[in-house]
Amino acid sequence: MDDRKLKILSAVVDEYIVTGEPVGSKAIMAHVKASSATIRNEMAELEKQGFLEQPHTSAGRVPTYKGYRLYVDKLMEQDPLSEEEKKQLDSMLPDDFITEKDLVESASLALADLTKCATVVANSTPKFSLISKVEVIPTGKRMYVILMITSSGEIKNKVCRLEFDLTHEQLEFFDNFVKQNLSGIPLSELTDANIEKLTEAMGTYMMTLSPLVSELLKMTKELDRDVMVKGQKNLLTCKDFDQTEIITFMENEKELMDFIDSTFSGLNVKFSPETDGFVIHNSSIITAPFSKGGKTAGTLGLIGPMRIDYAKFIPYLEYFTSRITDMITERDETDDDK
Amino acid sequence: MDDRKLKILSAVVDEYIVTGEPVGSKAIMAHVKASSATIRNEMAELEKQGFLEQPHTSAGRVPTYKGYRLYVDKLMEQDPLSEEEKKQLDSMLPDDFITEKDLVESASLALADLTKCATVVANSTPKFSLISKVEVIPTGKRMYVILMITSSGEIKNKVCRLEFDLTHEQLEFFDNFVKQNLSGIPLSELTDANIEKLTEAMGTYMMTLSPLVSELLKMTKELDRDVMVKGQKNLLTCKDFDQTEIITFMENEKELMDFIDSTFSGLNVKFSPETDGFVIHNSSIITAPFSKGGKTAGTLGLIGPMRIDYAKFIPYLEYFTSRITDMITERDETDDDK
DNA sequence: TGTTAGCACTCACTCTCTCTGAGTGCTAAG
DNA sequence: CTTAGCACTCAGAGAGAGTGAGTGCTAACA
Repeated sequence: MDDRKLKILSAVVDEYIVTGEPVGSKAIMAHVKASSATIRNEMAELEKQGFLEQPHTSAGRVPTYKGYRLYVDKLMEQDPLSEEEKKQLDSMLPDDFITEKDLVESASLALADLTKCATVVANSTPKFSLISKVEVIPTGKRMYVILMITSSGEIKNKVCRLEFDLTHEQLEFFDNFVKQNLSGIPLSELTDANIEKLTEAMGTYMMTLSPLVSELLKMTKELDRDVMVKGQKNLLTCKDFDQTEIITFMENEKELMDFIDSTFSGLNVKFSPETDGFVIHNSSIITAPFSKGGKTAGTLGLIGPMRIDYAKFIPYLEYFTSRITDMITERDETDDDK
Repeated sequence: MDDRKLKILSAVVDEYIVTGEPVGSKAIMAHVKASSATIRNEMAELEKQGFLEQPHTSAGRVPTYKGYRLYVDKLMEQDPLSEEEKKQLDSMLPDDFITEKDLVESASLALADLTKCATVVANSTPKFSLISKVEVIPTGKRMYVILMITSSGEIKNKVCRLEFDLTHEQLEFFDNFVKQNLSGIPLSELTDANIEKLTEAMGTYMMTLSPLVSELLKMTKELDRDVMVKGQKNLLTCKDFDQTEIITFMENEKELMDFIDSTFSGLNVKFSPETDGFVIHNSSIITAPFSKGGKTAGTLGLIGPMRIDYAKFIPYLEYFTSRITDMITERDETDDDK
């Protein structure tokens, strides 16, 4: 694969990203020192090798996903962020944040806004988060709110309705029960089987209190994954996509979640033909993880057309994930200090 | 306004609702016993009076919003629900529900599904709901969760971060303070001014505890209104609408909320030219309130094209609101019994 | 006087055809 | 190996003709 060919491929991608129109040999002349005829010959070979394609015989060339693959992996030069850009990105994140979710949501929104793409943010499977607190608060006749807080700072409440009112004593028992058996337990251990054992251990209280435990189990399941897609509307106005595909895409977050689970731990760029076909045709999805105290805490992703400004947007994405990582880790440490 | 004219208008609307194409005089002959020429004459007059219009000279007629208005107010005969239909609708609502929001959300989803329109559901301004419980739960270094429950059953939690850790005594003071000064208070009384007075009354505790109170104030403000739109995707596939309008519509819930506030207490049908122009062109919005113990508790609405099957969908909407009313009122009573 | 049949007219839509130009591949000369 | 030149291709825009669903108007009819 000779050097000029790579340059030409790179130029085709760069040009196509900007114009969205098939790129002809003349347009390439601005990038590569050679005549249009030479470039045409090279492009014909690139096409044979599967990196380019022609929508029709008398049109210019468009990169195939294989072409993008090569471009992203080997050819592209990322635009390093200038100080002003960094400042701008920083200004889009909150100075202070309360829950990690808030921070990550702001980043997701900011990224969607900057790139005019959809963004996705997902927490890692909270296998490692622990239950740090469970409270049961009576709120009315036979109505109770269960509040669960995890070590990763997530809070979940659920209203539940029991068959009987609980006595003060029963509540206190449950409180102790939670403290002894659930606090500090990883969510992953709250399986149906384990829960059954636990309820059995409640002895005479089992009858009345087991509904609370099973609600708690439900809550941990709901907490299991959290995927949030922002800026879908940006996709709708993107002419590279088929409207109906976007709609079906928006409807199933499940597949998206599975996809995110399949990404590696670092920066990841996938094009729609490389996925199991769930994503929108002609789309690409870029993901990068953020972490907390050295452990992966979640993934931030960008979903847009294949024709996307990788050189610019990948640094944006990575800057955001690194800022998130810093901010949550930093806060964690100052908390531990005091 | 003679009887035959009304019949013709009605036929035009009925036909247009089904076909979506401008309706010609021949098509009307199936509904009204008269020759096409006669019908043409009548339609020409209806056009003069502003009930019909022609997209272009050689096309059939389309109802204007004035035509729809007359149709909906005077001409339309609602299709009464059959027992099977009622059963079908019932099956789309949960048998049992935990929060009112869950119930209302199911109804909203079901209605969106049935009508292939968007639906909206909003609670009434919770001026009358009272604070029934406030709990402050420590969750980590300087981190507290405030949990607020209102008389209407809404639960809200908020994480807040203080400058100092609170002592047990401070927490207890706050607990008592809430019980004495806030429990049973209507949310509407939690104004900035009142809050200031209250914090002053805390005396020496003011410094440390006032952040909690101000967070609480924020929470009540956030709780203020709750609007939920479902089935937006149905609008996107509706060819009567302009895509970009739908997107801007989806982006501002605020205007929708204001609109809902302006509806009367009963069934309400509005066409886009009759609103302040916020809604999508060619759309209509139908709202009906549901209540709890005799008081309006919220509004369920249907947003779709003006060309919508009013005769069928209005009964659906009203059936749902009446079921919601029954279900929440019923549960309220059984709660009070025990 | 209201209704209807008949007729000329209108005009969005569709289809076909042509024209244009950006792009190609190939060939032959440098 | 590179390049200039040339013939060729084909999507897309635009013009023109044909079609048909619809109209308004007029004159005859009950």
